[in-house]
Amino acid sequence: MVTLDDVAREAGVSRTTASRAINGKLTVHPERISAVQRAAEKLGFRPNPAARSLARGKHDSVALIVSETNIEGMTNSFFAMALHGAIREIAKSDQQLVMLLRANDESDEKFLRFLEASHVDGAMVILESHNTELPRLLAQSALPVVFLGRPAESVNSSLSYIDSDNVGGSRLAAEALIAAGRRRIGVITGPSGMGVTQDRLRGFQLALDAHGLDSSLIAESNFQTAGGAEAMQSLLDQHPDLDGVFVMSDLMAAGAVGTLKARGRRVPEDISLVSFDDTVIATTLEPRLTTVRQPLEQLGARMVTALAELIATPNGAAIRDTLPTSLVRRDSV
Amino acid sequence: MVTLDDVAREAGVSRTTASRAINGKLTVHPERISAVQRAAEKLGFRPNPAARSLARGKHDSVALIVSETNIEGMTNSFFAMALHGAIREIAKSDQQLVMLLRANDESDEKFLRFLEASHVDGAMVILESHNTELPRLLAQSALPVVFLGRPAESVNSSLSYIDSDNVGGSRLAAEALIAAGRRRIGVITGPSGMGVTQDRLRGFQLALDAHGLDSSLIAESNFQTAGGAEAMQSLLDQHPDLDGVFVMSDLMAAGAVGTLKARGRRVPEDISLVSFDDTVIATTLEPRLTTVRQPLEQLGARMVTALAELIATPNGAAIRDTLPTSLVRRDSV
DNA sequence: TTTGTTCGAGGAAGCGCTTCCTTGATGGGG
DNA sequence: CCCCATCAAGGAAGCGCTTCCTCGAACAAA
Repeated sequence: MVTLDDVAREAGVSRTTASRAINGKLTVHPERISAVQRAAEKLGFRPNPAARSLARGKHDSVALIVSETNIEGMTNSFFAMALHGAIREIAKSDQQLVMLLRANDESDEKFLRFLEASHVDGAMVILESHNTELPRLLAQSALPVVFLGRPAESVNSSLSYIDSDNVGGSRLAAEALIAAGRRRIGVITGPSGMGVTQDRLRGFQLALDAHGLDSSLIAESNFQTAGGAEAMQSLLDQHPDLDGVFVMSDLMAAGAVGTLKARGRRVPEDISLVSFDDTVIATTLEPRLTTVRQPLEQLGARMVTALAELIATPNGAAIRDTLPTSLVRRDSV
Repeated sequence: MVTLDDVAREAGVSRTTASRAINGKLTVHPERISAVQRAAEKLGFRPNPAARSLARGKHDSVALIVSETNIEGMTNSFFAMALHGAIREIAKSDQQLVMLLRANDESDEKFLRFLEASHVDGAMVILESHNTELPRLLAQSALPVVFLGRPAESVNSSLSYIDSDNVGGSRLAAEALIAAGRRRIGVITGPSGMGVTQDRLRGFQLALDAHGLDSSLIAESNFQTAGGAEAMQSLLDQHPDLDGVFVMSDLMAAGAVGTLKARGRRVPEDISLVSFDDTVIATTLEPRLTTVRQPLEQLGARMVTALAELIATPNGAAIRDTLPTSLVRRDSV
């Protein structure tokens, strides 16, 4: 840990001056200011917020108070549900939950510095985007980190993660389709670079292969509604004889159902559909969706306890938990 | 601010012993332990986490890292959207966002103590439940606080809040119904104790009264889907000639539309409907809902800046901002 | 009785930073 | 030419807590 004294020494000034320079006080000679800034930059100095807050009598932190009812109401999103589980679990401990936002346009390195500056004991990461180096960078840092959802890079690194059983869930989905007598079954996936897409595709193919069915009717999409609509179109164009489809998110399923209706294909009479997530959409859509449910709150809670374990045992092994998924049967099969 | 030294003096022991007693170290005589605990209780001692973390070299805080994409995906919930705005705004400052959960079964007093122990400079509050004394208690405390959404108790206290223009939005909704030629217009409300219900009802009645229409066709509900379905039933039972309805949330509208369909009333041919919130439900439902949109992200962001102002000017006036709402026209009118 | 242990308690240092107070240097006015 | 105001910089105290180290007392063993 590099302290203000280190910076002062490096810059050849007193700690007082270094402090002033860093905090932009005006009673410092410009030359010294830049000397201190160079030194700070060179040494990678991050002010210790605890010391600062102790000295200043201020804390630079604001609480966001949330009622439980509030979060419970968000029964619709991956993030919200996991957040609920995590917050509940955190509330049991004497820790604080600090929220950090990684902006879309922020570089991984910059964010990593920001994270280090925030002086937390560990971090939990919920990332949806796959085009980021963050998992790899975090794995290299000394900070205990747990991911929610297996990062694609996890295979040969020592990352810890908590995930739901995407392989098993997709398998259930595919088997439900097969059990309904479907034989030409397609799949609408998320971005192929994401671990979740890979896992769900694997479960799907495992089931189809086991029954000797063609498992190559694949359309890649983006987990969003519009993307689902498009993917459904291309799937239909290429395989007009399609009689079943596994869609990797409710959101995409909403789009897919729209396309199906527009093409005059009835669900589930002409074609069966199973999706993933069990969000509100699954019950408001017509027909109501048969979909795979993830134990999101448990995932969030487990993420917290896993991180606590990681923090408690600095050189312990990585934690990799997979929690079971289940099929919720409704009207789309 | 009461420190460990105060406690030690009160208990008649050294600071060392007081510290040990409070942290449950074993080398302290049981009698002293209880003496210290009594003193701490009596004085209302809360360990300063900054000092503690400085001394211990640990921070007792974990980050929850969230990608922006992630939050953006939650375009469906009041809380999520406001959170997005708040986090973005916080990211611009050098503050940390600490999340605190008020559990449903937790007493207000207990939560307040918890909040004080967390040593933040201020708090933002998003509460959905109305049966709580928290707003009043917070108003009494010295901590700067901003509410998202006007608390019902706000009328004669000095609370600060940021809210969307519920009165104006409801007025827009009612006027859209009237403009569509509807004359027997009912309303499905949230719990009558909530400020948001009161405001929306007022806007609704303002518009109807201005046109000389009966504004007393009211069914109270709970903002949830099932409640909306029930309320729609009782409204229909009491006023069979209903030709328009304003529903105070998309979620309730989903239930109301279900009831309407079950009763053979077509939307919008037989009866027009306008709801509130503009969540995903509004676009996945059939028909797509005409609904009032709130500037949720701006609300969240403004909440952050307002709190910053409050913190900066300790004895300043309360901040009460109302941000404009707008009507999103779709197919249900 | 003397010596060695054990146990409970306190003194004091120190965590990393800010800031009051002091000091030395510089320059302008009388 | 001297004095005083001004400015830049450092010394040192202190924020509130933990914990190492020391010390005295009580007690058991020799």
